[in-house]
Amino acid sequence: MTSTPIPDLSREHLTDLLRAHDITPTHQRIEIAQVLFSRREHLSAEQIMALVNRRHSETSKATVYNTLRLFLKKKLIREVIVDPDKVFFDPNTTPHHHFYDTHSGELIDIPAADLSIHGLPEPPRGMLTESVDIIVRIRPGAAATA
Amino acid sequence: MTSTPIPDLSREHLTDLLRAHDITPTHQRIEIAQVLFSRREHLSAEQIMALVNRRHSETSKATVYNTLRLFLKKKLIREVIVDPDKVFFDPNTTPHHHFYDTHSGELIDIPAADLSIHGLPEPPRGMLTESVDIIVRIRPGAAATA
DNA sequence: TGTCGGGTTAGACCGTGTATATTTTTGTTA
DNA sequence: TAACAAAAATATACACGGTCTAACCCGACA
Repeated sequence: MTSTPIPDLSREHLTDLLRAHDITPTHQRIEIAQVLFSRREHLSAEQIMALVNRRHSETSKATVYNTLRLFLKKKLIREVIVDPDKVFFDPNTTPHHHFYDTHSGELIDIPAADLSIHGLPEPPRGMLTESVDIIVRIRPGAAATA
Repeated sequence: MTSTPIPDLSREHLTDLLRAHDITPTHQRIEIAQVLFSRREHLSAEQIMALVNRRHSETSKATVYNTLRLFLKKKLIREVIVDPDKVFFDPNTTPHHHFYDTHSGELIDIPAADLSIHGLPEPPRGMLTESVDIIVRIRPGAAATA
């Protein structure tokens, strides 16, 4: 279970984490991993870039994108596509879904544990299911709470 | 022309359809509606533009985008966001979900009729649910059972 | 020390979509 | 039918997220 608010974010731990996923742990990759796993939020690439560069090193746009795609491929993070204008990256790889506030752009996790879908058809012949994502779009609206 | 069974795609019918949705039926809008509702597929904006201009009139990019957003606002069509690089427009506004073939980019409808979700939490206080979308990402893979 | 190769980099580039200012069409009134 | 105002369509320039390329850096290792 990795549900503790702040797991071990030491460089050693992150290095091990990257190695465990077959990722050569370079300085920049560790920085990016630190940003992703310390704030356990849904961050866009531009936010990640800003946070990484706020620290000390200068990390280029290309490296941020390369690294994020590498992390994706190695299943260290997930991609959440809810807005055509930007992709969110999600350090939570446990099965879950999302509320998406279309007004503020905020994403909120919905754990998949207590959730079930009935009647979903099989994928067409010869196809494998990669993922099942539920996106509940919400917006501020009439409700009793002020 | 397609030989598939087509609903009434006469200009008069489309004109009525637009009027019924409070949309002033201009020439370009009718052209775009015709493209959307004759091919009952999921089309991207660029595909729609190409198909509209293949006919006879020259319709600008801006008009295509304006019209699609107008149709969206008037609930004549739906938007399907599965790929950050392009948005698909779906002339099917009945409740349904999608298979998305990440390899070919093809979308396949999943009717919502026989489908149910259990355990979905309520949206946060003060929030209204706009939509609930299920996206099943699939890809060609090891031959399946059935 | 030299070289080899993965990683990083800046900057040019691409494609989807948007803003704006102007022209055209549409509907209305007479 | 003509004139007019309002709505819509247009071309063009622009913005932005993301990608590509070609050079560079730097550690590993002989």
